[in-house]
Amino acid sequence: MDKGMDRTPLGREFFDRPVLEVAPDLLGRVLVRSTDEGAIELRLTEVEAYAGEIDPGSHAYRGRTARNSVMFGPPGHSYVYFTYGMWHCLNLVCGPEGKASGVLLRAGEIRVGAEMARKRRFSARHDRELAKGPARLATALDVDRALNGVDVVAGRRRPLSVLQGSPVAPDQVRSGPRTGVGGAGAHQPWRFWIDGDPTVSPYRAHAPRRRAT
DNA sequence: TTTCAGATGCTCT
DNA sequence: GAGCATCTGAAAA
Repeated sequence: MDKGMDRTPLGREFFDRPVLEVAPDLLGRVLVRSTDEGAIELRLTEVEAYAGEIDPGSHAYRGRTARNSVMFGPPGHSYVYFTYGMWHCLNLVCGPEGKASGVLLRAGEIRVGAEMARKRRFSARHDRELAKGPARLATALDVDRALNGVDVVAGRRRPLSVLQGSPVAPDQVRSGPRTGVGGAGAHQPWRFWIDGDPTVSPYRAHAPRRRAT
């Protein structure tokens, strides 16, 4: 355990800021997932910002739908969606209400509850692979759409919350653009990660997939 | 070690 | 009906 770790939960005001301020600030914070079996704590090492209005890669870019309606709501809530027919991804809604922006939690380091995470991620060979990638992170933390729209900053016994954690020095934070995004904001660095951290998911250039014959 | 293609079903056009 | 904010296991080098 980290002796210098601050266990104060983050408040609503933390999330009620522009997404590009919140995203890098989430690095080094500790996400707590509480279940009946116990708690899993995860130090965030990689995140990605999604700004609904100007980001062509965002689910909310084309307006409100049944799926993304949580992103249009107040900050400090979780947004969970199902993708590729198999996986869930966990986001935290931020920015002023109505802005439809959020931060995708891409990777992290399990600090507490690794045994529970290993049960769900039995194929992981090393602990650093337990939450290396957004779908793996959601799997390790037992996150599914039942957690969509959960308030992470208020209420007793909430299943998800975020602690202050241990801050990351600014020179440790790296950022870069997403691939395959054009239009407004194409040069905006949407991804943020902790430099050299072994739990950061590997960069993969976007490659067109060949059709099956 | 890196690269590749298949799996899978929800969501929007 | 096409595309998707991905992962995994197998195979090559």
